[in-house]
Amino acid sequence: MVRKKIDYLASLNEVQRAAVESMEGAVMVIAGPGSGKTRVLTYRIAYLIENGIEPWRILALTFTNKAASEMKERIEQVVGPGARKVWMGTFHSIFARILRVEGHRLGYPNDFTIYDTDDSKNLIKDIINSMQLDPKVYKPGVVLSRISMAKSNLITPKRYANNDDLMVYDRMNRVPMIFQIYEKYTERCLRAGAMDFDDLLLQMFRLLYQNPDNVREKYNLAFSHILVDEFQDTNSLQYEIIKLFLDPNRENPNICIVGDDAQSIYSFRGATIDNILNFEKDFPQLQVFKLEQNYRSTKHIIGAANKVITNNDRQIQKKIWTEELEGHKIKLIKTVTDTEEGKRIADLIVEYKNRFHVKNSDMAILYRTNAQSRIFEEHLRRLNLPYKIYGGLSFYQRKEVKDVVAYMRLTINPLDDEAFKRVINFPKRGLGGVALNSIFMKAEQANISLYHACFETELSPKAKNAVNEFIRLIESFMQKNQESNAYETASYIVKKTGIMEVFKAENTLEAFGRMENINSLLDGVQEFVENDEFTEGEPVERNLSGYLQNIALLTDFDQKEEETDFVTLMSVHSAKGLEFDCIFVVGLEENLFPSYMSLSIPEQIDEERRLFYVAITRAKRFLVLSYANSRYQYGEIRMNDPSRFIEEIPIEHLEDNSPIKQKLILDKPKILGGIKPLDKKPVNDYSKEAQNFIPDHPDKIEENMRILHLKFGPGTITGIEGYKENRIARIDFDNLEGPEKRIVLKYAKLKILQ
DNA sequence: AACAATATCTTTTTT
DNA sequence: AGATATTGTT
Repeated sequence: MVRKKIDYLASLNEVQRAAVESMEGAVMVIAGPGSGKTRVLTYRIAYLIENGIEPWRILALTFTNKAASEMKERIEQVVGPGARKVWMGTFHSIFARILRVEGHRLGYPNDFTIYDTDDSKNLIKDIINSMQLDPKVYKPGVVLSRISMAKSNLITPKRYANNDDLMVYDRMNRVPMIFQIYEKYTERCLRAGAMDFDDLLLQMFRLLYQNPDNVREKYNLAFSHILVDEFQDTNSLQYEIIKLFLDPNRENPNICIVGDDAQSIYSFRGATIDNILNFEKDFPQLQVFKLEQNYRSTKHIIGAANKVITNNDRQIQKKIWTEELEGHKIKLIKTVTDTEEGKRIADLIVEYKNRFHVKNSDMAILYRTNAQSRIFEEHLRRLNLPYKIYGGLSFYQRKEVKDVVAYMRLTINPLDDEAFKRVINFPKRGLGGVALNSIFMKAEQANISLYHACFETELSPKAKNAVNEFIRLIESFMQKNQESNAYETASYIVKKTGIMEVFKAENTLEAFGRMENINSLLDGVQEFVENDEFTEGEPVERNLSGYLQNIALLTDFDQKEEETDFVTLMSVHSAKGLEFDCIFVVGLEENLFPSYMSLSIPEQIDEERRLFYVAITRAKRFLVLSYANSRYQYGEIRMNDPSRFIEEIPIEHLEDNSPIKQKLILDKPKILGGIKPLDKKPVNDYSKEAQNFIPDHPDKIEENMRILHLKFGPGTITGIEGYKENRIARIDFDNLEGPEKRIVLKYAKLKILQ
């Protein structure tokens, strides 16, 4: 076959090209933001394929589905449909796929369920209750994260109990029974035929490590080239798995990792920078390529980013540079309240649209916590700006969607206790605490699933009836599933459960929305059935089981969009790997960004700084940073200082009228004054100007104005409370120590400067 | 058992 | 503040 040689290699710079062409052996690509990392990765895979490597012998692991599908698409553009046969996907989805085939060797059914975080927490809650422990002491979330930590470090329940450090730690925290909860949790997951997110990694490891039926060899031979994206975000378990995938018979295996230590932002879930550092030791013949030229951002943005990141000690030396223009300086916005921040940003978005013709879709608001999205949402809606929020509650996490999915899960895997609990009494069929408790007890004591316990539990006739009906319902779903595709079964389920009728009866706007969600869930199932795009060469079937497998690891990113030109709102974490013309990084305050959780631990501050680095390097042309003096947190108003990260940006990269810049300039005389006390002016020195001092009308005073006070001198209005004649201004006077003053405007006599 | 009222907790980030 | 969990009432 003669394939036209697409000249993609010519579009690469020297280092990029070298990285692409180094086909064999261990390769590490250190790639700064915007340095064409994805290009290198995709072209490398394309290059491998063009040079005779079978696509299905390439394993490429990414962190998000989005990254995977994007890369697949781009490879396909170069090498054609063969690209679809590359094993490309997230760690979790690829491992889930393999475990569907091999999991039986570890005692899991092929149709195992994937427990999401809610399922896990609910199960833990159950166990805590059944052990008669106080759920206020044993918080499910905390327990889960301990278990997760243990799993990521290959610590089994038994080893947990024998590990002094862990046990002492738990005892000190007054939760000495975690090891036992962990043990029960593991048993219950296995009994339910379920894996949680960590299990997808852990069981994959066990499979390769314990190597039943020499299954490891099968995969060692299958994959000749392995590539890992965002390697800085892998945890040690993921690294161990990667190593087990490598053929031990190869002296210098074909493994290529791509990453940037400066963008490592997932240490909270066990990711460790050590993986990058250890990589050099584990693969002595390693070739290293550093991509340092940035093709994304202007000089001001890169300058700021470079300077900020120097505040972190531990990093691989590199210097990011760009040939782009100087560009616009970074805009810094200071507001008094979080509400005002929302308004200012929304206004700015309109301004950027008008002045610079930036499209909505080229703008993104990035925040530290998802909870911050609401205010921006409100103000964007007020200005009729289309927007889309990523993260937070995803579609598949909504109650009604989870309920329908629970019915599907139970149909596929009746052992799935968490699904059972969700729907046993929804819609209501008159089963309450008493009846359910006896079922739970029975299951516990006979060590069987809840579903099977239904057959063996003594119940009141009324309850028995309801339970039998429920069982018959599920059985009819199983029957239907035998003879129908996923969509037919799903609509059958929705119809027979009568969920829609429940919402219809509610007759509220909210219930209407829920019905809509269930309909779009069904649409999604239908799309899955009709769309075999992803199936080529893959063992994913278009039945209900395949569908569940497909959605278990999906996030909001993977939803289809109808509207195309919308402003993006998301957490900084989810923005990794993306770029926008115009980026707004909001909520830059101490205690928020950096998060208060990280303040006391230097390593975590460094991680917050890397997060900030990621945030600002998303911007191509415009970067806006904002902070508010006060905001609602935990239902009360909190005052926070501006984030330390703002001050780490060299002043020459900030717009001239930036609040920090003004403050620094005005601060100078104060510092000098400290050296030369004589220079200190008496506070009322401004009275000299009294003759030509004409105060402005109080109603004209607004927030952020620079004003002159007859007695106190120049200052900045940091806030206004009250209305009309009762308006009180908070004023930060330049020459006054201590907190800002509150002055009733009616009496104040202020002159607006400029 | 179902619903209403009250108490509690949350907020770091994600597969 | 808002969602969720728990308790109280019918």
